[in-house]
Amino acid sequence: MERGRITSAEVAARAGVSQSAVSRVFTPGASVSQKTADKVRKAAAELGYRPNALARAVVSGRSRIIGLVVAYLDNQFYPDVLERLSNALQAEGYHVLIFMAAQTAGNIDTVLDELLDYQVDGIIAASVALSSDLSARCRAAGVPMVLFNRSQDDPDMSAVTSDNYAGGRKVADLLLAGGHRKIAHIAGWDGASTQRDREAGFIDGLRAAGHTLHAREIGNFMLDEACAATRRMFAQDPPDAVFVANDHMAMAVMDTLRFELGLSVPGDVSVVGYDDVPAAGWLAYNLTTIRQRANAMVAETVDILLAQIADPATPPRREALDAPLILRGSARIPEGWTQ
Amino acid sequence: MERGRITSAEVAARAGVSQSAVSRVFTPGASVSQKTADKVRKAAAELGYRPNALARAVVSGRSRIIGLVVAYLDNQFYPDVLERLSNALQAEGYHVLIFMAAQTAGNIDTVLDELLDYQVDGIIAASVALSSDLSARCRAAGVPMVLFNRSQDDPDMSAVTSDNYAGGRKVADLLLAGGHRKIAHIAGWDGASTQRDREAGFIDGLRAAGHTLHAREIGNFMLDEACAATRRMFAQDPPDAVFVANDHMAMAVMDTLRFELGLSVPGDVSVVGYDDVPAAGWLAYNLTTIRQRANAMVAETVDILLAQIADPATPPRREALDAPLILRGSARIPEGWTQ
DNA sequence: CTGAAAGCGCTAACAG
DNA sequence: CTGTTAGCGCTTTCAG
Repeated sequence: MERGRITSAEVAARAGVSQSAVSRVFTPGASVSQKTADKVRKAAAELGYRPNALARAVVSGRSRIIGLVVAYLDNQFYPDVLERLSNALQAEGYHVLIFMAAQTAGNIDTVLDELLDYQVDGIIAASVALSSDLSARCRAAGVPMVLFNRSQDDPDMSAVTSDNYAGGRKVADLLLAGGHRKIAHIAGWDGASTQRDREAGFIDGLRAAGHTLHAREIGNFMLDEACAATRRMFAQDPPDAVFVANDHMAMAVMDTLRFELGLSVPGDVSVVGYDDVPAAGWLAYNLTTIRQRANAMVAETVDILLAQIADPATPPRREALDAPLILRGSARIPEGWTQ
Repeated sequence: MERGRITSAEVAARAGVSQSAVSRVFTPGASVSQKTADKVRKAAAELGYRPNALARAVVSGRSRIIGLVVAYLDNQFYPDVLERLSNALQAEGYHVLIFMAAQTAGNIDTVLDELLDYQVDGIIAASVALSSDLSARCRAAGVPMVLFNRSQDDPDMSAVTSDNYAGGRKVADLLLAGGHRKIAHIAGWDGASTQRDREAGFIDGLRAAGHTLHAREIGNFMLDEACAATRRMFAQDPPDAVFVANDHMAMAVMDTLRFELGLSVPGDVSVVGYDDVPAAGWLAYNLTTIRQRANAMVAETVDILLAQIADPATPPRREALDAPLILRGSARIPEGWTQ
């Protein structure tokens, strides 16, 4: 039927109005008479016209594209977030241009350039560490950015996380109350703020009760490294409880404990994770964990970003959302605890 | 330092050449003298210039954006695919604009419109059913599209799947060889071509050996429905083996069987899935399954799409990639089987 | 409210 | 190879 693409000029011709009238009809806050609008909409519908988003972006300076940078998608927390983020942004008329950035430093530089090439209206960096140089570039380019699930010392950078410190502390309290005395930690990547904060809260919680960490190994948020860390940790003087820095690794740790080392969870050892990814609730794991409220975090992120897009003068915000303890079956439950 | 955005004209001025010379330097196959190129690159570097991808897209007609439509991200197969797809496309200089399209029919219409608004160079529809009307619209708009993990009768539509029929048949062969005689199926969504093909191969495999399906329930590819289906199925005359239409549901089925119904897998009942998602290999499930070779499927998809972008006359292709059986521990292994 | 006109930043003929 | 000249499709003053 119709060829490739209809332009606003063609619609204007058919409707018997000027091209700019057509533009106005499709521009949210413009003033057009009802009569003109009707004529234009009719012609547009007949022709199958839709405004060209790219041309509009070039001239208006706003693309309604949000760049999302994410490192990995194998940790279920991120697909979950991506889905919610994309939905929330779609609802606001924005769309998500996705960039995978492996942890390797050089790459993220490239990625940022490409993002800026597309004139994105804003950037969400999920769980990637940005050099302060990069954030400066974004600021210079006038593109607002918010860090998701990672924060930075730079007070000019907006960031949304859960209250990782408090979360870590809750885990310590639970384990201590459960009577554990050989409490260990399998860390993620030490470069991540989430790791540092969770661990700091955890250690402080132990210390407040006069205890110290029984053992510590690094899993780098990777499955195979978490398994290896578990083996090393249990080779001698095994702990009776372990706080794993995220659920993703915690599930691998449980598998190693149960099927390789022949230990019972929580009989021989309690395991606690962090995130509350969907799989944490699956009965095979039934993992006790700290919930990062993905929905709330996403809502907050979108809120900050859109506010900053609407008014670049909006001050940056750093939010650390409350993170509840989710009691399940992978850690001994202290007497009398209901929550 | 520099203000918002540098234009090619500013670079041209500083380099002492014409604006089009600058454009040519940044256009892959254009002819410029080494000398001009050097001057331009130098000026560009000093100014921090980068071509505006959107303006380029408007005038050249190619955005280097690929639209990806995906329904859900909670089935681990899709994040995995998305990550690989995004990486493969990035390597070719394309970027992915993502659209979540809940199964609801009306929505996908909107999504397609918005996709087209952004002048995407191509569309990948992962596991979403398109009405033939929609595919016609894409064709009319001259935007190539390939279906991922779903196929359609329309022979003009490119599609990449695994060989679902053969895969289903392999499952039947395995179960039969394992001595099972009460073999059941938990289906996904009957509207999905993958479901129909897998089940057809499975049923034909049973029939070829003179057997029939012991029971059938529908799980619609959703976790809670799969659990409910399992309960119904095992309420009376329970099967001794069940082929679940994908791994995502299969894991929920195993949990229900083991922790709710108190059955042993594979002692009391064998379970086989489809996809070989990462979690299928986790020891808690150790799920026997049919592997969809995500990497190969992605490579094929990208290949088809780019060929069609490069030359719109390229005929559509429909590929059903070989899908190997992955023997693990959730199904009884017949005597003497190595693969 | 509406049309005419001037761009947005860039690519693509076109002569030279 | 290079500069000049047209646009791409659209938004946005600017008169009226």
